[in-house]
Amino acid sequence: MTARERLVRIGEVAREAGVSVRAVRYYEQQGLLTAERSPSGQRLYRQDAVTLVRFFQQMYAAGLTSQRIAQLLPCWSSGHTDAEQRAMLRAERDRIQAKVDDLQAALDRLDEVIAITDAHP
Amino acid sequence: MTARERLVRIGEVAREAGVSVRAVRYYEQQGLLTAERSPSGQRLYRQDAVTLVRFFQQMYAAGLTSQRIAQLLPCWSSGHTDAEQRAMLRAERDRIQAKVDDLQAALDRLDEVIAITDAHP
DNA sequence: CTAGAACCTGACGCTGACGTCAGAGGCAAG
DNA sequence: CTTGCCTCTGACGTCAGCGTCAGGTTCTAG
Repeated sequence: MTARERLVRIGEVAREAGVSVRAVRYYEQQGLLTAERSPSGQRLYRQDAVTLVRFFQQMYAAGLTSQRIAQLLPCWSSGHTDAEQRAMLRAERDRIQAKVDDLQAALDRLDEVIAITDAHP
Repeated sequence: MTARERLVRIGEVAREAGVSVRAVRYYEQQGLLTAERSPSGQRLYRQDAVTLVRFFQQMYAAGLTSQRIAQLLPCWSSGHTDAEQRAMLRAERDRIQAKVDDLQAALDRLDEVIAITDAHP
């Protein structure tokens, strides 16, 4: 027998995840998120949708595209990967690491300027 | 007497800075870069234009807009700032720092998945 | 002198994650 | 019943840093 989960509507998902309703619909359109439908056609999400949406936001912030996230979602949910997915995971990781280094360099640059300009009032 | 500097054309600036010619023109349009003009109208840059362009790229990579860079350029070149500029500098610094933290979190997340999927062949 | 590379000024196109508007239906409260 | 909020499906708008094409001039090598 299937466990009776509490289903929530799109507004609640959006609010709890801190994104817009439009964004949540967009994730569905990109194949990242699926929802049951009420008889009247309203989307009904399981609780973990909120967690998923937060995860998407984190990946977007890290520079991944919807397509990449969609391709890597199985790794996340099933814990299993093929060679191509492992390669993508590593590529994204390296890209993010490089970006962190770039940002750190820019940060150091700004801190330099801040230090200098703080010394000259 | 003004020192006779070696002036370079836009193609050389772009090549040495690793960006497109279009990008260099764009920077001028955004008020980031100025150039003398040859009698025939070609842009002539001083050597340090290359350094500047690289700096712009670094700031762009850090998420600053053209407008922000333009507003902060005086700080960089003259070493002098007003209160507003100092506030902007700090705001950008904090934003970048936050972004670094976000990226680091995403990185840890991916590394987790990589570790797990490497264990399950 | 001539071919080709490099340069010029517009001006439209692109990308990706949404914002926003229009028009219509759904749902609990008073 | 109706008021008001939530939701639906399209579909066009946005923004920023360029890419790209058109149509023309200019510089440079041979």
